Amino acid sequence: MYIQVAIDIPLFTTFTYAVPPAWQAAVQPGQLVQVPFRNRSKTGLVMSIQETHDPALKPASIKNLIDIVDLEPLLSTTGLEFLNFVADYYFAPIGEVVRLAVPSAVRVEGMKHYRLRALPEEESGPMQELPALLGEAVEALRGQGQVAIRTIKEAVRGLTYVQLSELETLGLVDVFYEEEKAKVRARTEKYYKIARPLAIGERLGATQEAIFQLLKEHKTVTLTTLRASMKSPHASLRGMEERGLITSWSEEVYRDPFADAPATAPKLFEPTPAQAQALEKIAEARRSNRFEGFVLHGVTGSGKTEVYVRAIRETLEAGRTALVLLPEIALTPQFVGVFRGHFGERIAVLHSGLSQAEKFDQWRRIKRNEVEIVIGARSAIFAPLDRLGIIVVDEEHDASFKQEEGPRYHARDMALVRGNLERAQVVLGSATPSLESFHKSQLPAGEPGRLTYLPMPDRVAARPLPRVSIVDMRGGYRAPNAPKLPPSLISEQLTAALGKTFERNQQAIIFLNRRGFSPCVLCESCGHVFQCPNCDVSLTYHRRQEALRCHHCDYALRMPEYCPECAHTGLGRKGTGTEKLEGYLQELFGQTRIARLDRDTSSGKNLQKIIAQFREHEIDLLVGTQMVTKGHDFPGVTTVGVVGAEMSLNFPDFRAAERTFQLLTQVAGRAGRGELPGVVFIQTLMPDHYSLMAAQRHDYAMFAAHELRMRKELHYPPFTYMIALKFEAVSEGATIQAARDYAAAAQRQIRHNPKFAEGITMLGPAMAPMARINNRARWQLTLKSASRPLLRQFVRLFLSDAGHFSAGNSAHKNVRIVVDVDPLNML
DNA sequence: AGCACGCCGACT
DNA sequence: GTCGGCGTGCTC
Repeated sequence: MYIQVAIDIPLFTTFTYAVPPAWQAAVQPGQLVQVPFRNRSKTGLVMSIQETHDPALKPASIKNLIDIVDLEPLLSTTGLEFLNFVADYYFAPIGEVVRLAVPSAVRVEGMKHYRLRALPEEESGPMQELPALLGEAVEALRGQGQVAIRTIKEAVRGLTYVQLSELETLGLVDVFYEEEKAKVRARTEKYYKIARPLAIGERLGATQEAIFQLLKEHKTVTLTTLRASMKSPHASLRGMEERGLITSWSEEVYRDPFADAPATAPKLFEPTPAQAQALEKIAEARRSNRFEGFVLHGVTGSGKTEVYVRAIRETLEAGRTALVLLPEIALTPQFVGVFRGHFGERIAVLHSGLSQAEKFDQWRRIKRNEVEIVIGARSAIFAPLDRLGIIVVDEEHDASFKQEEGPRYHARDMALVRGNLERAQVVLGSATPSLESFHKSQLPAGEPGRLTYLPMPDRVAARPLPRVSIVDMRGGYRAPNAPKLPPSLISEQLTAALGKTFERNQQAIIFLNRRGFSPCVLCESCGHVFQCPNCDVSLTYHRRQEALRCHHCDYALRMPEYCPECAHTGLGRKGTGTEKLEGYLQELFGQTRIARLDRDTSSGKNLQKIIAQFREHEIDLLVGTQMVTKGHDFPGVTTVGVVGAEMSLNFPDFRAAERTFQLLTQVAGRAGRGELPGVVFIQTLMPDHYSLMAAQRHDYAMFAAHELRMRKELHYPPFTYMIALKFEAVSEGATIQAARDYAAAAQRQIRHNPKFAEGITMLGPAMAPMARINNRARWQLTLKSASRPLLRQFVRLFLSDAGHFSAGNSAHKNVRIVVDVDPLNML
């Protein structure tokens, strides 16, 4: 019996292992197993079981399975099918995909050890005939216990591992794999309880008295609690335990990642007609136990969360589980708090903010079926939930669902795949659906890939959408009383509106999608621009740090006093970032409590702190980047300002208009969510752009129609499918050479096959818009087709043809090649 | 990836 | 003569 095992190395193949008879009854697909690999053991996932092995494989090279890590399979057949699909779809090594599904803390590795076997006298014969070096190795083992083979090799100079393995073949040694200490362990907690009542006249010390009272009150108390409520309870506890008055035991406890996500009292409203209709459509699919994908298109404040909660409740009542995916940034305690309020403790959360240990615990709770709902970011799509009945992807348009390293999967797209495999309902929710999802929701009934469109065009409680004004900044504006400050930061209209807002003791948000003080510093004498030495961008001046920083790598420089080119001391700081804007607004509104929210101010727990303060109205005005636009519900906000709304339009990316529209709609949606109506000012140098005008009118349909028409004309997604090949190397020459060679190979293949000539378009090779990041030159080759199967067939053929493509290494040395299926970030 | 092995130059 | 640079190839 043989098993195919996926191992955490960047190779596209699985590895074959023999199953010793003792394991044959127990081994199952989906189990985590320990297998020998080179001179160590590794944890792998059993992908399949066969009676025979690939005849191309030499029987002697097949090793035995060492151990089954957990008899309970981690994944069902469906789960394995899902991983295989992801690996295949994204041209990713199966081991790398498996890694996404198995937290590192669960994987154990160990180095190989030998111990000399005790041999009867008469069998010591072969030892005499050993090659000299092996003889030395045996001598090194004599009289020892287990010895790491590395130690033996170090002791016997010139001996190779391959020679050393001869000892195994000869049966002279026993083999062990010393398990390395797991980095993360389950935490146990000591519990105490009363074993017998106090005997008459039995005396207790002071501390003992306190302990006894606590135990009486709470029945069981943990050591941690006791330690927190008194100085050193140890001696007292031991004394009481020895007298048989109390007993203790240890239990595994989970580290609590919910400390800052208190449950909020559940509020369930009567569903609006639109909500009820959406829920009914979802319920229909659930009742007939079939997969269906939905686009829940609800304007900001239309009560999408309400729909999620109700749909999930109905799913749980039907005995199935739920998965909720959120953009990383939106994993705020509030959202989790709402769910805790509704569903209690049977929730697990998974996101990058958790410590390794917390992640490990959450994962184990899921695997042990102790939770019914998993809330998480992108990678939670791989959560080992059984009986999955519904997947919710909130803010489905958000780019953070796409992983930009390793297997470049899109969690929203894979949610549809997993939902399909599990016969689950998949709800993609957004106020601004991605054009891909929207397009799928408008396909004719019966078309493959069609999603069901669930519109919710109105805010709950008949709250109006905010009134949005576009402010043309092209003439330049100067705010009243703005001392020695550049013009055109905040318009008169917005200044006036903010003034009124603060007078009425209401709150405001100003959004500027650029952090730091000024994005560009240049010499006013010779024009020298300070650039990052590693990346193709200018350095941003950060005033508080008095430094120039690169926003792509970690490069930072103390703010220079003079120009390195001409020694002139006049260095100009051009442009405006949130840091400068914050200062400007503080001068404008002296009494106002202003906070800034961007990557510079939100490290650690600060993000949650600032958000909490703003919610509690300890802050009047929040200035920030994209972070302020995401999902937060601030009922006190009535005014929202956008500064530089055209900035994101200037990106050389066909999705620039879509991103801008989404961003503006999201940020505008922060206004007027409470009882008071909201107003929004969009300041821009491009007031006539359709994405701004559509955002102003809250007119998604107009934007989508316009944008889809353009995408169709220009043959862009969602009307075509794209796969990008990205080339990266320190040397620009090597990068170009690799890109050209691959392009030539692709071109040959296109010419060779009329089917490809007909259906495949190649763009490039071209220098990436950001030509250098982290001191690596970047070129790319984009392949396009209206047929996804044809495109995939082409790329598969071409990659095997181009040869030597193994996980990130192109045929060109030192040039990294990345295959990006459905690329989101074209920069 | 991670590591062994091998083929080259520069040194105690 | 050996040490060690990295270029190449393999891992069940």
